[in-house]
Amino acid sequence: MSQSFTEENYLKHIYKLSKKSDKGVSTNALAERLETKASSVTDMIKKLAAKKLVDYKKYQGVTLTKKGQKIAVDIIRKHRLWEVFLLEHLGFGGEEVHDVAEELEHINSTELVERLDKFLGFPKYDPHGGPIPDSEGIFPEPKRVKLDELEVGRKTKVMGITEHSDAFLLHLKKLGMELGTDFHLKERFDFDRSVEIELNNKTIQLSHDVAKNIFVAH
Amino acid sequence: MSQSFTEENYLKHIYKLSKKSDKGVSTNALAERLETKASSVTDMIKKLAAKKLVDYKKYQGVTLTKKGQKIAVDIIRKHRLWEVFLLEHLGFGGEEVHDVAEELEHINSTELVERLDKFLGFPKYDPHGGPIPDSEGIFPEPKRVKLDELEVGRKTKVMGITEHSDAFLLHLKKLGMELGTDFHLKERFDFDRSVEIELNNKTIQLSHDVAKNIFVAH
DNA sequence: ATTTATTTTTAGACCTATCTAAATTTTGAT
DNA sequence: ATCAAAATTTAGATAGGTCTAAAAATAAAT
Repeated sequence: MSQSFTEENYLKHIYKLSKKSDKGVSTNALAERLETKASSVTDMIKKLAAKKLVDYKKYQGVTLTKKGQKIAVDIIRKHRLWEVFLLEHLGFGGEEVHDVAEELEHINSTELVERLDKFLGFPKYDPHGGPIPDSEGIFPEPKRVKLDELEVGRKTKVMGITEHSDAFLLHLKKLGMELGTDFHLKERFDFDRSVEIELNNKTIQLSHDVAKNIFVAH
Repeated sequence: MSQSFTEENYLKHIYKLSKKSDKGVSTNALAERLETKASSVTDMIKKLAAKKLVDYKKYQGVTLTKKGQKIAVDIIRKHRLWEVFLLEHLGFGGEEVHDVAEELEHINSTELVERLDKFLGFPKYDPHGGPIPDSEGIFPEPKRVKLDELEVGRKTKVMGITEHSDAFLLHLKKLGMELGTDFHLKERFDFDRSVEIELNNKTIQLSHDVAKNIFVAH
């Protein structure tokens, strides 16, 4: 089955928005992203649901199915590969690139993408640091960032620590933040740079002293 | 004003078909080329006429306006530049290229096209020998071919001769085939390789001895 | 020159993606 | 627990591009 340009755009943006939160993506959020009306979004979501590309229950928001996710990731792959090409080979400057890549990402030819990937030397990250998934949809090992630098709203994962004292390790264990634990950065408070995160459905606060010693996936 | 993918395709094929003959392009010919139905073609032609991209009188076929021609030529430019890229840089083989270039040619970004052109070294011909117009829509000096090798059906022009005897020059003058004369290769007869051409609304025959001594635009 | 065949156009219908306006459900506040 | 506000969905309409079937015009054949 083949998708239209429009359907692909919906899938891509559902994917990106779903990274920002645990719940399904809301109709309004999607409408804003796509610069369209909520009613149009509802219509399209029903079509995507009929094609088994998203799961959808009325008033509950959407999430991607495996199939939908594969398509979304593939578009991100294409987008980022083209960005590498535009910036590194055609000499485009930072901003101008996005709109063009936005069009190129919808060209459908696996042959083209594989050859482009090879031509570019199988890059793992685009020039903005975004990871480029391979043709199977597998992302490269993510870049690591300290938790006190991560953007608010990201879903992430504990990748490592820079402080190895028993006290710190014990503290993390108590919080349930083992290596590999998934969580969600909800908020950062400017006055003391402490952060609020959600893991295992619990909301907890971490001081800056803790946050700055934790590596997370970017 | 901006054109849809579909409109651009119509313009491109009208342009190509109009090279083959002097008359306007027929509805049926266009329908066959575009793999659609004659009724659809009529509908679309009306829309293009309303946008002043084609001239159209019922039952008389279409021709491009200046505006329509510019768009068509621009698409051909993009198509051929992408073909150079695909064949020379991505290592595509002859046939596979066409469908992909067919999609890429509709990406609209003058910035992209100009940068691609530069990246490729401002090629004048694509790998199949097709001339690549510049950003103004001007084609390079065409490659020259002997008239006895030109494909039947082409509109062309006298570019030069390889025989300079008085007798030959006089003969050409009598036929009205001065340097620069436009004409149309209607047919080639296999048994003696003579050709039939049309110039100034007259149909005339040329022997192979004459045809093989005339250079024409390819 | 009249009839037949071919080409082209019209009329009416359909599908996709969108919109506005109205109805419904959920959320939040008191 | 109730009511107002916000979010979401439905219903009905529109525009682009296509189709089939039927009508009209042109071209070909006798």
